[in-house]
Amino acid sequence: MILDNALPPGTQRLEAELALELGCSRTPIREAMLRLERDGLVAVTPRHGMRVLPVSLADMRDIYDVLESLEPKAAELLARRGLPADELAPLHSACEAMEAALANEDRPAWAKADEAFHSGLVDLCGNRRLAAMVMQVWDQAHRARMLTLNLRPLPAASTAEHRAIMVAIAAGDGDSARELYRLHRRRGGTELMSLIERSGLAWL
Amino acid sequence: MILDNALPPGTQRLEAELALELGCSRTPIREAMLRLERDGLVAVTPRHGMRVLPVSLADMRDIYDVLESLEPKAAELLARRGLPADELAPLHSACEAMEAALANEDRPAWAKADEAFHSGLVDLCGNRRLAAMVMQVWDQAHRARMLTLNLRPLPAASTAEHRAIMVAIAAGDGDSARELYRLHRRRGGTELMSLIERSGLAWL
DNA sequence: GCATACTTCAATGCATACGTTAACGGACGC
DNA sequence: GCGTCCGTTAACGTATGCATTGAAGTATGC
Repeated sequence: MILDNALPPGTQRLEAELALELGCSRTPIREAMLRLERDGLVAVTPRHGMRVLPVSLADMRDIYDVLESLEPKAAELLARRGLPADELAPLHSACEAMEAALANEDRPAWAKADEAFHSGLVDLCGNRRLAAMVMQVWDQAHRARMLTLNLRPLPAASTAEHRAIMVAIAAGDGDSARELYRLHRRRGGTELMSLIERSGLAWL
Repeated sequence: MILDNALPPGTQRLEAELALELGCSRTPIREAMLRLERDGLVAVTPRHGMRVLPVSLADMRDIYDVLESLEPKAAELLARRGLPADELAPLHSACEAMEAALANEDRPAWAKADEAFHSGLVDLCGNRRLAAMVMQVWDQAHRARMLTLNLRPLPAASTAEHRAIMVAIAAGDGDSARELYRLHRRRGGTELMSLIERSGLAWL
């Protein structure tokens, strides 16, 4: 519900309210709230329930700093694993889906393929902790990506960068994969950041 | 209890057992178990309770890959913040405590100061998410550090490296801080790894 | 009129209760 | 004797109950 913006940032909900809304008791609601708090999506303040956290521009900067640190490492690790081609199939198909979506100017499909590429990459890198951490901050930035999806120019550069990273990984070239990914992430980050600034969306 | 090895790796405990042991009901135990599971310290398997996860050599490699990605970034961010000297006091005193402990050959005190330095650094870097992630994997490696503390030579090199990082941060030199930290982390990681291998401690 | 102390009450954190489910042991068939 | 099916039971997931706590509103004194 939070990722789909059914509970927009700033929303406050008490345990009992959500229990009633979702037709269960307070116990599972409570467990979910504690988990969402640890995942950084909500703040739980006793007596006031949980509040869906807005994501500020500063938060986005923090998130992108984490992604810029972790994801290139994941690309490097994956390249060095030297997996057979068939195990890289998820990345291949994500690349192709991205290129098809770009040709059709279908932004939602592009975003979905982008997500598949990134989650596929960290899933395959062999480091579960790293993968979980990337997915955690990735989810936190989900709303921002969705909001800016239609504001940005068609992601032609980004699509090509994914393909280049894919090639480096398939070739087992860890250094290239890492550096290409770092550049990709940095360009995407600054682009998103300036887009947010220009559009006056200080809070997402 | 897990960090202090009061519940050694491999230990299995049911919710009800721990509730009895700790003198409370299942509810808070359950909440703690779910949190520890998310933190990667235990595995919860229905009908078998939680199991304290051992940390394998491969896990240590994963952990150090994460640390090597995140901590240098934290050092860079902190250096670029250009904090006044008094706000860097925790790092200064950690450095001094480390040097004193080294002179006294007091390994436990050294480990404590080392921990203070690293947690102080990520705390001050200004990126809460990054800090939380570092502390999470840091805790996972806690047992391994404690077990190897007395097996390694006196950490003279490490102590000097901390001081150098400290100087770079105080000077506001982000690039140096990042690279010095990366080298520090990499050297420490390979040292720990080979120590574990040599000592035959495949599981910690 | 404003600040302070008190009262009230709602939300929480934990304890307990209950129905469901799957793991273990025994019985039965082969 | 071995494999399979079934019953028992213990552990869990969720529901509910209860005491505690702190926030909001009210009354009182200055």
